[in-house]
Amino acid sequence: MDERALLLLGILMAQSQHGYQINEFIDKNLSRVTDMKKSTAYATLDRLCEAGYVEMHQEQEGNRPLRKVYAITPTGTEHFLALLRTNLAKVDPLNFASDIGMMFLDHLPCEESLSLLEERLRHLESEIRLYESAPRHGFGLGVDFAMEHHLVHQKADYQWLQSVIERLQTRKDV
Amino acid sequence: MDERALLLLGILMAQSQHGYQINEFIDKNLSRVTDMKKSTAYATLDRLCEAGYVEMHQEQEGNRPLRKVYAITPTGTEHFLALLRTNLAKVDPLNFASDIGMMFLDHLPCEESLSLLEERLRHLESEIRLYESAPRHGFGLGVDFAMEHHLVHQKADYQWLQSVIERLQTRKDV
DNA sequence: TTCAAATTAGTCATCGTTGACTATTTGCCT
DNA sequence: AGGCAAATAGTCAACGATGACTAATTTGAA
Repeated sequence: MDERALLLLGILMAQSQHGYQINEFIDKNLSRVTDMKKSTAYATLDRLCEAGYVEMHQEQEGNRPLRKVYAITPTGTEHFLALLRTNLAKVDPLNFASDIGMMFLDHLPCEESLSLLEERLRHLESEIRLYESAPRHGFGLGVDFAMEHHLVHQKADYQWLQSVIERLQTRKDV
Repeated sequence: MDERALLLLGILMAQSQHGYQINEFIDKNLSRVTDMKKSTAYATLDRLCEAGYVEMHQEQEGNRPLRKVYAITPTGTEHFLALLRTNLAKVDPLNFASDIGMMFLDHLPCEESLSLLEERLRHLESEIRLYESAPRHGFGLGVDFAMEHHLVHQKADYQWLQSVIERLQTRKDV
């Protein structure tokens, strides 16, 4: 949750923007870094306003609908830096939904488990290829680091899954 | 959310249990596999009851407080298997909170970023050691797979972070 | 025996997240 | 000129997750 705030404050550090603009930016450039949805962004911006970290005013351009323009305040800047420091020094908690399935492997016939895991392996492979072929548009060093990070984990996952499948196969043959 | 249900149904596949027992099991044996909290388990069990996947009845032993005993139904067993199949074939979505910090690295003086990342590296190292020295109690193959999985990712993360730090250091020297 | 701490068992208000929805404007094709 | 799709801008009800809380019972030590 703190990282949502960090992201929004960080975006506003570059320049004041209205909600739609912020969400568009996230959608088009950061969809591989965060899964935050539009409504979450608006809600989080509201909270940041209440906390005094962000200021909002309405604007109207031509006869387009009203826009809410958000700007970071001095207190907000301080808070941003505090969140950033914490974030950089913190190890992210790793939790894999798929581990829960692994625990119950033996409730399925061995061949079925294997074919399901092989399906997963194929999906993972195509995701990796997708990431590798993604344009290095380089919206700053950071996004590239994030991509790299993602890929490293995906590849580690791939190798691990492969070894699991191998071990299950030999166990089946025995 | 589906994995919460999968976990609870899977536990009930072994035997009917009361809420406290379930939560104790998760706490003592699966805290490294899931971060589900007590209240979430109770709430999820309620939902599983409403859906007809689980049946609940109250029991009283001696003059201890009432207990809610949960048992999986035939429909529940089917649902469990369906969730399991989906879970095994699915790639887990990877999202690192720390990537958001990486994007804003340049808002801090380079030395500070570096020392924060180094702190993270140390934390990660000690977490890895903790995992490596954890007892292989082996509550089934599954938990061991999950541990292994975790470790693989932690180590990949460690190496990546190390290389990031190195690159930032050379960049600083230039 | 008595008092504090731990264990047992679960509830609830609150908060964060999101899918689905509303409503207007602009661009484009025919 | 008419009409449909896409872009623009945001709202809201509903749901999932959880920290904090209640309350009784058992255990252990002084």
